[in-house]
Amino acid sequence: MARRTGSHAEITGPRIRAAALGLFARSGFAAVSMRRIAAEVGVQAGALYLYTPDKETLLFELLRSHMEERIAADDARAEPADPTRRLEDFVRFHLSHNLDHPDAVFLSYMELRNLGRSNFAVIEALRDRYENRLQAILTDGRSSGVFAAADAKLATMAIIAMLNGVNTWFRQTGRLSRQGVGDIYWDMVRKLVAV
Amino acid sequence: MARRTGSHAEITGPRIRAAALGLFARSGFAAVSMRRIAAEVGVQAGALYLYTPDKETLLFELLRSHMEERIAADDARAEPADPTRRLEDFVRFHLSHNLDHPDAVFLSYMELRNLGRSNFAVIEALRDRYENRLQAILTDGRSSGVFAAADAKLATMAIIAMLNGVNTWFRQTGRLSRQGVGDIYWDMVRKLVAV
DNA sequence: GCTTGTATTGAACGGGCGTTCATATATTTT
DNA sequence: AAAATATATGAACGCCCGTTCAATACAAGC
Repeated sequence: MARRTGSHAEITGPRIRAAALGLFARSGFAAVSMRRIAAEVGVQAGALYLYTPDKETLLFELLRSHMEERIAADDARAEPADPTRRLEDFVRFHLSHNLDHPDAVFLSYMELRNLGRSNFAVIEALRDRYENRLQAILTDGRSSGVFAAADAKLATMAIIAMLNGVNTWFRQTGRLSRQGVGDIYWDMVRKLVAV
Repeated sequence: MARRTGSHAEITGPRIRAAALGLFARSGFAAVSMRRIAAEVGVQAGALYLYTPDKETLLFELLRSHMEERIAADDARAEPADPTRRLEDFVRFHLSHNLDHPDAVFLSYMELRNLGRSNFAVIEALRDRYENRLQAILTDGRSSGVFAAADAKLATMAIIAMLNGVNTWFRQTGRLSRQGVGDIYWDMVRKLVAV
């Protein structure tokens, strides 16, 4: 056997990335073999190398595309002028995007150490670019006296960390809806930055 | 060669655990081999099995002892009656303990998935026991009207996540001292639960 | 100083790893 | 229909894995 009927790069490529994303998130990058990913796709291990030069790049591309899609989605939002409303929108967007991409979010925080120096720097820069948007909201709001003067950098870190924590416990079937979680977290964030 | 001069279980045992803790935190459980740990200690791989039945148990014991030490340290604190003061003490204790044990904290959140069902359950129970102490502080404070009625469970998760986030960026050499970080985070937590 | 028990070696086991490549089949282009 | 190209196989490469165990060197107790 060699090429199989119906085989297409546009189909196999995404399936490989989807399988890798799920397996990396479930078992960890180092614990997942290329053969395991290939098996999930229904292909031999060698075929993966038509789609990635190596295993690390496969992880890197998952993280990079996730961060770029997130930034693009954030760009696509209309930003209100009111600082409080701007912050609320960011909080709800971040929570919503996190819950829509739990595996990628998980990988973004757990598997960065498996990247080489330069790949790591790329992801870190994208993450900083994204998180700086929250920091800008906080510093702007402080300038106009709407938010309190707590250290903006630390407030950014604190808010991101507390929002990201939701992914560790939220279950669609639980007692709280997404909307309900968003409401409660927005209330906490609002108070955290209040004057 | 076999037994080496000066070799003692009381020395080798702790050195193995220390080496494993550092390596697991730096590279991840799955990426660290028993041979690598042994090399760090200056011993052959086989010798590790005098101290642990297997690799997973080595990780498990690191996590278990960390959580038990944390709970013991928390028990040793004198708890004030005033709810606000009680919360402040917890926040400062948690931050301080986290910064004293960065590797163990890191492992506790990153490598739980490498434990089997029953080992996982043990660690999870210890973590719940600890986190429930914060939740009790919040519910008690709410009963006495000192804290606002935000969902106590979610507030607990939010506070723990935001405090744990500090370990990802805090450096002893940075612009902020531990005390300074503690002050700022306590201020944010205080406001987050305020009426 | 001899015996007993402890701590360790070093080799071996079976198996899985990431990656490469000659080969082969399926599809697309001519 | 033939040629060119895209997509895959499957075997092989050298290497590292967790774990076991007989053999052995040291330490402690008598």
